Amino acid sequence: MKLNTKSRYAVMALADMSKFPINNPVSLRDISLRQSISLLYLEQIFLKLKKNEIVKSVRGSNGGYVLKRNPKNIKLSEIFQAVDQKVKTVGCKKDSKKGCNGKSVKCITHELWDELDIYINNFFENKNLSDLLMTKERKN
Amino acid sequence: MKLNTKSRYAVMALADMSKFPINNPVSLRDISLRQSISLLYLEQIFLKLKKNEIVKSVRGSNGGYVLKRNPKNIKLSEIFQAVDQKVKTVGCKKDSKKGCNGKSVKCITHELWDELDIYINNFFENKNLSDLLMTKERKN
DNA sequence: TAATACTTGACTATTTTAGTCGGGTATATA
DNA sequence: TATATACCCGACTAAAATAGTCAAGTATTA
Ligand code: FES
Ligand code: FES
Repeated sequence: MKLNTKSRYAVMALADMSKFPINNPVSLRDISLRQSISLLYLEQIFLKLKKNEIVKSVRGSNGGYVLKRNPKNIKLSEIFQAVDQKVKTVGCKKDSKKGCNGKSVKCITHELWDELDIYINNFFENKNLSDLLMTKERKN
Repeated sequence: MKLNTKSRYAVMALADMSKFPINNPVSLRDISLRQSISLLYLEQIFLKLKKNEIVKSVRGSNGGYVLKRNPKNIKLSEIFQAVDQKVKTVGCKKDSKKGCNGKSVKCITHELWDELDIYINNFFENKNLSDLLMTKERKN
C-alpha cells in the first residue's frame, strides 16, 4: 500500500503555499525549486486542483496560484479526490462472472475492504492543510 | 491507494481455509476453484505464507495446507507482512540529494505520512482471521 | 506405481505511474 | 506595445510495479 507521487506532491505543494500570505500568488516555478518537483508535473497537478476549486490561478507575470480557501478549511480528503487518488481496496469488478464481482454474492473479504476504505478515508477527512504547518521547526 | 492482489488473495485463501476443520489439509486446487484464483499464483503466495509460519504444508495426495495456528491468533498484519505488502506512504529516499531525503531535513509532509502508516497498520493489527468469519450468511 | 499436490526460480505480459513535450493563451510592467 | 512571465491543456513515452505463467522438479499416499 502506498501513495502515488501526485497526491504526495499535491499535499507538499499546497502546504508550501500555505506558508505565504493568502492572496499572494505563488508561482509553480518557485514551488518546483523549493520542493524539487518537476515544474511540468506540477502544472498537471495544479490544473486538477484548480478544477476542484482548491486553488485559483492568476495569470501573467508575477502571477501564480492562490489558495481559494483558508488552509483550515481544506481537508486532505478534498485534495486526494482532486488528483483522482481514490482509496479503493476492494478487488471486485462488476464485469467478472466468477469470483469477486461484488454483485449478488460478495466474497468473504468484501466487507473487510469496505471497512478499511472507510477507515482510511476517515484519516483524510479529519486532517486539514493547516494541521501540517503547526509542527515544530520546519526547514523546507 | 489500493491493495495488490497478492494480499487480497492471501486473505481470501486463508479465510477460505479457516472454514474447514483445523488439521484437515486443504488443497490449493480446491481454493483455486472456489475463489477463482489462479492455482499457480496461489502456489507462489502460499510459499510465502509457509515461510512465515502461517501455514504448514502436507505433501502427497490428499495433501494440502493447514493453518499453523488458530484463526483467532492470526492477525492480518502478519499476513500482509508475509506477502511483502508493506504500508509505506512516505516518499523520501535516502539517496536523493534534494527534496525528500528523510535524513537531516524532513520535508513538511513527512510526519503526516508516518502518522498515516501507523494508522493503517493499526487496522491490520487489530483484525484477525476469525473476525472475517463471523459475519452473517456467506456463500463463498 | 500412478496420481496428487507441494516446491522453486525464472520469465513475461500487462497495467500503472511518473513525468515530458509541444504548442498554446493571458497579463503585467518596462 | 514589446517582452517576459506564468498559467493552460492534450497527447505522448519511459520506467517500474504488478499479476500471472512456465518448466522442471520432489514427496507422499492409495
Ligand atoms: S472484494 Fe468485493 S466481492 Fe470480493
Ligand atoms: S516524505 Fe520524508 S522527507 Fe519528505
